[in-house]
Amino acid sequence: MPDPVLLPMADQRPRERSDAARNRVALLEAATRLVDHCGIDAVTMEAVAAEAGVGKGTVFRRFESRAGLMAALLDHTETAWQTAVMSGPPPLGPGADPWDRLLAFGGSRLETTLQHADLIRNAGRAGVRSIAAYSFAALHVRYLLAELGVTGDLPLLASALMAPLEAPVLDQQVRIDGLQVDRVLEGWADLARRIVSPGGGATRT
Amino acid sequence: MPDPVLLPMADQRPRERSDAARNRVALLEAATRLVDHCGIDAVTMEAVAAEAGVGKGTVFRRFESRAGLMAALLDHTETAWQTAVMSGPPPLGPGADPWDRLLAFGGSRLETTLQHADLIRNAGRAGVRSIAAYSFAALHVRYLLAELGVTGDLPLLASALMAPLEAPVLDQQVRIDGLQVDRVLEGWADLARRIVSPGGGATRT
DNA sequence: CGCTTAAACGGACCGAGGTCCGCTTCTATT
DNA sequence: AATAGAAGCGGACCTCGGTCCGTTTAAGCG
Repeated sequence: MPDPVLLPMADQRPRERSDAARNRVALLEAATRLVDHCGIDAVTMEAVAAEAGVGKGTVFRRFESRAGLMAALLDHTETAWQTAVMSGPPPLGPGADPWDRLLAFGGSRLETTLQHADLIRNAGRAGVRSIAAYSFAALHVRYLLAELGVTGDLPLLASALMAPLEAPVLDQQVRIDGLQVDRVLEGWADLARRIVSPGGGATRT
Repeated sequence: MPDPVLLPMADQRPRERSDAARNRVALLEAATRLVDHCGIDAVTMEAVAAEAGVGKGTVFRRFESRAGLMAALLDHTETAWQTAVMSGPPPLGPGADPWDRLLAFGGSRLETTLQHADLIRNAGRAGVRSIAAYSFAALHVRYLLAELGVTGDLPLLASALMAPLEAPVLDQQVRIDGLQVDRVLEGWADLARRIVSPGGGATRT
């Protein structure tokens, strides 16, 4: 049984059918349109389906759930942000001092999180960003912390540094407590300084 | 126009009717029963109503929404916890060194958050604890930080210290990344040490 | 004790998320 | 080009959160 064409092994999912792909972009565009014109609450699965001119089942097939659709909408932004971090201009992108990159990270994350707060909130996982997005950002922060010579449990420190920038926390501070965004950012920078600062002389138990 | 009986001013809401009060406790008990026996997903509003032997509308009248019901269920725990902080035994309660109280705070909050994760997640506000609960805890942490001589934007530092203990973050770490609880707690203590530690010599911009 | 009234009650009803299954359409293969 | 089979499609259908309104009932008052 000769089978000369061996498994390409990548792309194991048999590739999306052309009509499916067409519908996917149509649906994303429709959803974006609805978000922009009528607000996020108008983005019902049926409305999106109708706007895209397909059946409701198709929306669920493509995106699994409403949360999945929201996550897909966020994906564009998230990807762009990752690109900016990996290969964009400093200080967010490579080339700047790690400390400046860290500050830039905080600022840009704060901004985009607030900007897409409702999308994030509706994207499930209790308002936290998707796993993939989270992982990338966490990795980046770990890298910067390492670069800055921080010692300790880096994954957890990175997480601690990112936690105050998560949507629910920011929501509480900005929308409920009414804090100014600038002040929140200052506070975050202070936190970063305390984490990075070599003052960790282990005086406490 | 004499009006000798002056406004008692407290209790301005005309006090709950007896049948209403009876139904409230019946509903809470029914909901607790359902949570314990069948898991949180079985706690539909209709199921709770049926279990308590009342109509569905009554559940909504008492608790506003499903999230409200969950919050009410959490309230018991939360109140007990607040009491423990305010007048329970050290180190969580008063009497111990502020630093020890802070560590105890972290531990107990970590524990209860994980324990009631699903309730919290279903209690709305994107998985963050209710405003009242949050405010109390934030106040407590601020107090402890002040006691420890921490300077800076205390409200924000307190928030930064509490953020890693919020349910969504812990969910990510423990349930998805598979981190051990002990390690998370260690990490949190390290964070606290860095915040409290006087090393904040303002070396960074 | 009966009356009044405001509150509470119940369950029919609605809308939206999510599932299912018979039908249609694409794609690969010969 | 014809065909087989998988993938996609659509919309009826289900469940559940949330609303509404006609009916019932508790509580204060004469």
